[in-house]
Amino acid sequence: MPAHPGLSIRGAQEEDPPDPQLMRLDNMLLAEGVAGPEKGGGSAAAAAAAAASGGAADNSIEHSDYRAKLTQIRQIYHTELEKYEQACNEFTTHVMNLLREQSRTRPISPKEIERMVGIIHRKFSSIQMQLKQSTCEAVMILRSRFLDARRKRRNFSKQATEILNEYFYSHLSNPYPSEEAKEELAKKCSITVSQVSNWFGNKRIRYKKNIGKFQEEANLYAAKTAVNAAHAAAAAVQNSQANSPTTPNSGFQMKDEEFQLDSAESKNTLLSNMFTGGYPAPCYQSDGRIQ
DNA sequence: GTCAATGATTTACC
DNA sequence: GGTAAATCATTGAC
Repeated sequence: MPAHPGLSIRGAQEEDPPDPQLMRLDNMLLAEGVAGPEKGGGSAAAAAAAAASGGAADNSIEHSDYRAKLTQIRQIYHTELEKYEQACNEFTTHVMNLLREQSRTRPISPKEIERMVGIIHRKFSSIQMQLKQSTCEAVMILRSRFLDARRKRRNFSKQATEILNEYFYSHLSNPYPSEEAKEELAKKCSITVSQVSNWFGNKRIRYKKNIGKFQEEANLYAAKTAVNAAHAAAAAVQNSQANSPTTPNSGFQMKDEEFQLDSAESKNTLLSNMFTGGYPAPCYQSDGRIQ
């Protein structure tokens, strides 16, 4: 920019009071890693997305997808911002040149120049604000897509479901795993503890609602557990270790309440299984409590 | 495309 | 804070 006494655009730029809305937008863009220095494509936001989705390791593809899209937004934002700044400077220079031309034919006060530059900058600021606003919106949409866990729900692996079902049906009298048991199950199933809690919450309520429907499944897992128990017993006999007698489960109880086996058929089958060996024996914890 | 199954979330309760 | 119950949203079989 050519030096010209009294014709500087700096003054007007610095006198503008900070717009609170613009500051909010700037802060958000900074926090999301769109504005400011490159932070690995908004790794903070990606980490937030990971935390919100349960932290499972199975969504690394989604994360890289998220980062890629955020980088895209960042690139577009910076390109557009540069374009606006360049256009603003060019236009200001152009106006300054015109004023300089005019100053040959009429006196132009510094105040008038300042006013003109101010008008130009305000106009470009409002355009910049629109750009920042739409960038924020794009980031919000992107985040909502990746943060909404329901959108990227994945069914658990067959093995994980088997492990959970085995535990559920072998603890049918009290299907409330302790915190330690939940952690153990989570580890075995490669899911989070809260996912284990969710699974048991869903299972308990769905089992209770329709015991008949789950009868086949219950029998299947009961048989499975019985086979496992038989193998364990055989191993124990081999080791000449006497087993203490077990007591059959008294029935499914919801928390603090006797669980109603409202289907007589279900109850009969379950009871029949319990006493014919098809139904699993209660599982004792290390402290002797029935789980 | 439909529909049942299923994982996640929300709300209310204790 | 943990759970029951209702509900939402996606998946997967058909």
